[in-house]
Amino acid sequence: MRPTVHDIAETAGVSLATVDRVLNRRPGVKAATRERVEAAIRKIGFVRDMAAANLAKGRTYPLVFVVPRGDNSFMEGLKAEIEAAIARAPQERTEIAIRDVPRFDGPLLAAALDRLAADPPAGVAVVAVDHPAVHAAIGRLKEAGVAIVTLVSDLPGPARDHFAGVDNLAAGRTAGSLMGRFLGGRGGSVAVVAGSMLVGDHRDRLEGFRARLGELNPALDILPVMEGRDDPDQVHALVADCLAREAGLAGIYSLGAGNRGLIRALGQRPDAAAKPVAIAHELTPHTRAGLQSGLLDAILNQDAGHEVRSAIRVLKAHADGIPVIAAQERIRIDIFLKDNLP
Amino acid sequence: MRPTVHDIAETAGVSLATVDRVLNRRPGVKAATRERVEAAIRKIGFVRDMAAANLAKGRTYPLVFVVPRGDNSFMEGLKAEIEAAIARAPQERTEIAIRDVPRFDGPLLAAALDRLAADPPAGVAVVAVDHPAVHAAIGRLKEAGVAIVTLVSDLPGPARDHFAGVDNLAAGRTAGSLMGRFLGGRGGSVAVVAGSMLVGDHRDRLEGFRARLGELNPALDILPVMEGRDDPDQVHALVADCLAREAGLAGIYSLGAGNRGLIRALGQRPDAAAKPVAIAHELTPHTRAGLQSGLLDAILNQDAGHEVRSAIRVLKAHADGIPVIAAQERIRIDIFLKDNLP
DNA sequence: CTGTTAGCGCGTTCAG
DNA sequence: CTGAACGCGCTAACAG
Repeated sequence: MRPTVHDIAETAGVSLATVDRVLNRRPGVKAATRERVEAAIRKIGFVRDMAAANLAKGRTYPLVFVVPRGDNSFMEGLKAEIEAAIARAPQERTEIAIRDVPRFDGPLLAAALDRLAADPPAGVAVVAVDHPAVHAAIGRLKEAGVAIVTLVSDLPGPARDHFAGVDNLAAGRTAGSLMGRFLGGRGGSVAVVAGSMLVGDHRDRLEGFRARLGELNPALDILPVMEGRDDPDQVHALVADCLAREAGLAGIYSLGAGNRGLIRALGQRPDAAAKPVAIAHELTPHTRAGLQSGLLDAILNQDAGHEVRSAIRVLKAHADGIPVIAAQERIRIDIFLKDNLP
Repeated sequence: MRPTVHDIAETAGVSLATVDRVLNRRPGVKAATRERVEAAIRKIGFVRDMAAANLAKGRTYPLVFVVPRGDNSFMEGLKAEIEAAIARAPQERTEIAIRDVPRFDGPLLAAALDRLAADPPAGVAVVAVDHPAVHAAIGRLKEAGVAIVTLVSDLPGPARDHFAGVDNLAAGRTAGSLMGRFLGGRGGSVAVVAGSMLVGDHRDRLEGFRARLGELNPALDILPVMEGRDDPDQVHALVADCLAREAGLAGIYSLGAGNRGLIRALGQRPDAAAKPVAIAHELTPHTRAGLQSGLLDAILNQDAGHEVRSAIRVLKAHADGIPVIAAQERIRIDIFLKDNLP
C-alpha cells in the first residue's frame, strides 16, 4: 500500500492536522516540527493523492479561455474543442468559461483580462496579442495568483507560465523546406500571402520561410508579401490577381487564414497556367478538400484539440504546483499530405 | 453542486446500497426498482465521480506491457516510455509490469499471453505478431475480462479492443509521396530496405509506398525489397552493396529499423555517387543525426510516448467501461524534416 | 431483494 | 502551536 498522511503522522510523531499544515505550507507549525515532518515524508516516500485531496476540498478548477471573436475556420475549430472540454468539465473537475474579444486588439484584450481579476479563476488561457497593455494585464493576473497559458499565439516573457502552441519560426522553415524540395531545381517566383504582419506568428512564419527557401534555392524570386487580413474574399482577389500577373509563378505559401479564397483562386486559374506548388496552414474542411483535390500540396497544422487539452492540463498542474509531462505538452508542427490525413 | 448518489437515493426513494448496485450493474435488484433508480439518474443528470469511486474501492489498474526483447532504438525508446509511465504509476493508480518476449515469434508470444491468464491484469498492451496462436491467446484473455490494446503493430480483429499505433499503409503512401515529390521528375531506381516481410507493419508500408510512388512517378524503377532483419550491420551491408551496384540510384526508403547501418553506408558512398533521396522511419538518436547532417531527407515517426500514454488511457477507460476522446488517441504519422525536429 | 454502517485519503473545523 | 473528530462521494461488508 502507498504511504498515507497517517503514516507520516506516525513516523513523525505528530497529528494529522500538523502533517496537513506542512503539506499545504500553512503557517502555525514550529520550524523544528516542520522539519521532522518533512523528513518523515522523504523517508517513507509519500506522494499525495491529489484525487482524494480534491475530493475532500470539493475543489474544482475555474478556468477561462479568452479567444478572438472570429469567423475563420481555425478559430471555430478551436472554440469547438473548448466546448468539448466544457462538456467533459464535470469529470475533470474544471469549470470552463469562454470570453470572446475583438481580434488583433491589444487594449481591448487587456481590458478583458483585467475584468477577470474581479473574480480571479484558477487559470487563464489566452490567444495573445503582442501589445504592452496585454503584457501588463497578464502580469497583474499572475500577481493575483492566476496561472496563465498563452494559446496558439505566444507573448514571450516571464509573465505567462506556458505556451500551448507551435514554434512558428520552425513552421515557416518547414514550409520553406517543403517548397524548395517540391520545386526541385525549378526557377521562377514564389508568392506569399499573410493575414497581417502585426501578429507575431505570421511574422515568424514569414521569416522562417524566407530564410529557409533562400538557403535551399537562392535562384527563386520570393515576391513581396500580400496581406489578405485572413479574409477569404481578400485572399481570393490577391491570389487571382497574382496568378494573372505572374506567368512564371512556381509556388505560393499561405501562412495565415482565409484559405477558402486561395483554393478558389487556384481552381479558377487560366488553363494555360501550370498549378503552382501551394502550401497552406491549418487543417480545416476547406484546406482538407484542397489537399484532396490536389490544389494544395501540403498543409502545416497545429492540433487545436491537443492545444486545448494541453492548456487545461498545464493550468491545473500549475494551480496545484505540480509538474507536467513535458513531451506530452509539446505541440507538434503537423505536416499533412494527401496520404496522411486523419 | 453536482448531484450525488445521495440525491439519486432520495429521488428514487431507495437506499445508497441499491443505488450502488444499479450503478455497478450488480445483481440483486428487482427490475422495477432498477428502473426507478435509472429514471432518477437521468432526471437529476447524475454523473459518477470516478475519482471518489476509485478512492473508495482502493482500486488500482494492474496493466501489463508485452514487448519484444530487442535492441533497436525504437523499441528501446518505447521501453523508456513505459518506464516513465511506471514512475508515474502511483498518481495514475496503475501498476504496470513489462514482459519481454523474443521478437517475431508468434507461438512464444502466445505462450507469454497465456501465462498472464493465471493472474489476469485489468489490461494488456501487446506489440502483436500476426499468428493464429496470438489471435487465440488474445481471445482467451478477452474472455477472462482483460482489456486488450495492440501497440505499434496491430492484429486486426474483434479480439483486441483498440490499436495504439499508426496506419502503416498510409505511412507507406506518405513515404511514397515524399519520395516522388522530392525526386521531382528525375528518373532512376529506388531501393527499399525492410526488416522482415513477416510482420504486418512492414508489409503495409511497402505496399503503400509502391502504390503511391508508382502513381506519382511511373517511370521510376522500384528495386526488389532487401530484408535487413532490422539489424544495423546487415542493413549496412545491403545498402553499401546496392550503392556500389546501382549507378543511377535516385532514392532509398528504409521502412524498418537498423537505420544506423543505412546512415553509415550513405556516409561512406563513393564520391562520384550523388546522394540518393533517403527516407526512413522512427526518430531515434541515429536518424535524428542523419537528418541533421543531411544524409536523410525525411523521417516518418510514430510518437512512442503518445502510444504508451494512449494505451494506458484506453486500457483504464475500457476497464471502467467508459468512453475515450477518440481524437486524443489517434496516433499521428509524424513527418520530420530538419526544420521541425522536436 | 434492500438498508445500515463504516471506511478510502485527505482537508477542515473547533477545542485544547 | 497542536490534536481529535467529522465530512467529501462512493463502495463494501454485514444485517435484515
